[in-house]
Amino acid sequence: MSQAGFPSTSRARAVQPSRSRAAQPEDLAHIPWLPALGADERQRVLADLRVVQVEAGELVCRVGRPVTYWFGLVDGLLKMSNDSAMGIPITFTGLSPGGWFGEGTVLKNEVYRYNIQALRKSVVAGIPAETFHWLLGRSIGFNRFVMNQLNERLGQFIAAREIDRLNHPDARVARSLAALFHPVLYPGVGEVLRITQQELGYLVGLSRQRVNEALAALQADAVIRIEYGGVRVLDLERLRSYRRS
DNA sequence: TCATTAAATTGTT
DNA sequence: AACAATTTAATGA
Repeated sequence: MSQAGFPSTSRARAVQPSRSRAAQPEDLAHIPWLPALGADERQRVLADLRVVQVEAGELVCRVGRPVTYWFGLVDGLLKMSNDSAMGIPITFTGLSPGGWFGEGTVLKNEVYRYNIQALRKSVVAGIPAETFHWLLGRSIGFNRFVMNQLNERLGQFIAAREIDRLNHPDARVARSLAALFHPVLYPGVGEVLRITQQELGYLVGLSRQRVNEALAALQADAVIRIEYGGVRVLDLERLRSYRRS
């Protein structure tokens, strides 16, 4: 199964530079650790905070770049992957609004080991590594958030192992889709998850053909609807608990 | 705005 | 893996 490098995932076309804008009040409302800070701490954060609009397909941070920011997703959907140049081991994780990432690498002051790519048009915020460290040594509430974040990540990791153990391909595709949806806390069904079958194949570790087949089965069960460049979730509950029919 | 062309994605074998 | 069919995005009149 030669994976012939990593197929430039979805539409990684060169997009014009992201529009950086000042942080809006509604952005701040989506930063979960902000309320945990004291007034003076918050003041510094607001001064250092940067907010960026990224288009679908844009890379937020690239493997190997030195760490400068601790990032958080304000709105949209991001995909985290470790497709290096060799690109055999591939792990994917969906990132939800309110989720912050990169603390591991920021803590150790290493280079990024992951690519973060926007699956949809998204709003990403970030604070400089120095500010991150400053908060870490100062605010208990902030530490609590980071700890919670790490714990959550561990939970996702374990869930991923569990999905790995599922032998039925259809079920694996279904559960992985549900896992991508979960963090997003969708208000209702009928949402389109913009991800290609090729990407899904890498996500679950199956061939594109098999994914296509699995999706067809899921569609036949009226759990999802296949659309060009994505799938529409019709029944999230059944998707979560899908097993072979 | 519409038609044409290129590229991306899907459906099948 | 290869191929055809379909959909979308880009381009220029």
